[in-house]
Amino acid sequence: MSHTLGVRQAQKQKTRQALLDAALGLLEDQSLSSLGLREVTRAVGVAPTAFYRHFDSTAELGVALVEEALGSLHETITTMLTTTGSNEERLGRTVGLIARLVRTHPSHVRFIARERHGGVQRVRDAIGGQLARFAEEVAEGLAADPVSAGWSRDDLRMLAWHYVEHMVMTASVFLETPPERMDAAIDLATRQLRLVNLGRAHWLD
Amino acid sequence: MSHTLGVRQAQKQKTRQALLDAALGLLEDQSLSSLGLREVTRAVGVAPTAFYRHFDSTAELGVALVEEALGSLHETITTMLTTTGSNEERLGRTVGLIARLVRTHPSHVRFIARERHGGVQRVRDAIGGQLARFAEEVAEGLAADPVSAGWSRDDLRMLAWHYVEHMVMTASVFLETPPERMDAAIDLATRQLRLVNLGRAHWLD
DNA sequence: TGTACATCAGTGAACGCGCGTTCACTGATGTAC
DNA sequence: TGTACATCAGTGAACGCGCGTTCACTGATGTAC
Repeated sequence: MSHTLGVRQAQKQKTRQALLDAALGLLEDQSLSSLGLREVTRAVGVAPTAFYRHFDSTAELGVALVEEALGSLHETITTMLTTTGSNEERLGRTVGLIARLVRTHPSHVRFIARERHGGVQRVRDAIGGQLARFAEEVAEGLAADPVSAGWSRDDLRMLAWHYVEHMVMTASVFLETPPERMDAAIDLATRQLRLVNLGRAHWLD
Repeated sequence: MSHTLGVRQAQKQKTRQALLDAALGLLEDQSLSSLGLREVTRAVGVAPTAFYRHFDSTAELGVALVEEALGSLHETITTMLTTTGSNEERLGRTVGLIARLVRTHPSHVRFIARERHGGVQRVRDAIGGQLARFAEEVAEGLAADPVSAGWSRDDLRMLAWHYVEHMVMTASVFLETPPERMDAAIDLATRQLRLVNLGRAHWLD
């Protein structure tokens, strides 16, 4: 197996991932701009100086976390786009997928919601850029839908962006919703999406 | 004028306000959870220990900032609710009012967007609670509108909440929009609002 | 109005602590022959 | 396969620094008579 990583490389990757995981955990209760390098290494159990073998600063670690966190969001969006069925069915599944994302990757969702407008510019920019790319993908998906016949590219982008924004917003609401109120929250999000879909259906009237 | 503040009280208020103002300024580039007490007092030009005469901690100062920042948001919402005219007119004025809020109180808008999902729980809760109250007010305003005849209280709350969320989201987008692209951003926000209003018009179909 | 005492917003020195960063190092892994 | 040398992920001591918090204080403002 000539293409497997050497022992050394593999160990380095493992430590790097441990640093990312520990940071993500610590970020449940604080913002990236107050996250300390020593906190992270302490949580992993390595010397503070080991941090520099992987990242220049906690800001750079944050940028790496963006890729990880938005990866799981991207997967969710891709799944949504390939969902078929009636409007009402797709709507329910979409909200269900958001709920699942929040259940399986709560810390990713929290990270995105928190750092999207957070105090570290490079991370804000990285998140904003990725979300804009997602919106472009959604716009392409919408363009392929017969419902969008007659829509201008600009209006499709407007709609796509609204969907992406609403998705992030809904995910962050779900995150703060206690389990017993989750049904009500899902119902609310579903109705909000239905409202937008109604507007979409009558856009060209 | 027996009801004016004594010189001592007046001076204390002035220092307190200076601390709040300085903190708001510093929060342009960082999050509340990394804001230091010494930073704030240094910016004002008082001794670090003077801070304790006004706040127990930067978190408590943050809560005070919530009241200030959401005060200007509340004013904007109140103005929106009293706006009259055709649907399309009100829509344009609403977006215009958001743009004005961002122009006149950018740091308030930034503070709300940043700390709404930020790392300090008490501040998150304070912002969330206030926004929920605003949504209730908007729901009452909507209920008074003839367009809402036949709507359930729950659906009105759903719509009101959507408006409030969209308003905060739009404000934070405007904040990051450079002046030369502001017209396009306003146009986009207007179309998004028009989309929702269309859905609203057909909700009971 | 004048005096004697109380209040209290802001001061400044001092503290212990954890921070980010530097540096020379160690020893396991990788490579050349 | 074995040997000799190179690489480099992680170490641990050391540093200077700014932090939050304590404490006794000062002196202008407030109050009682």
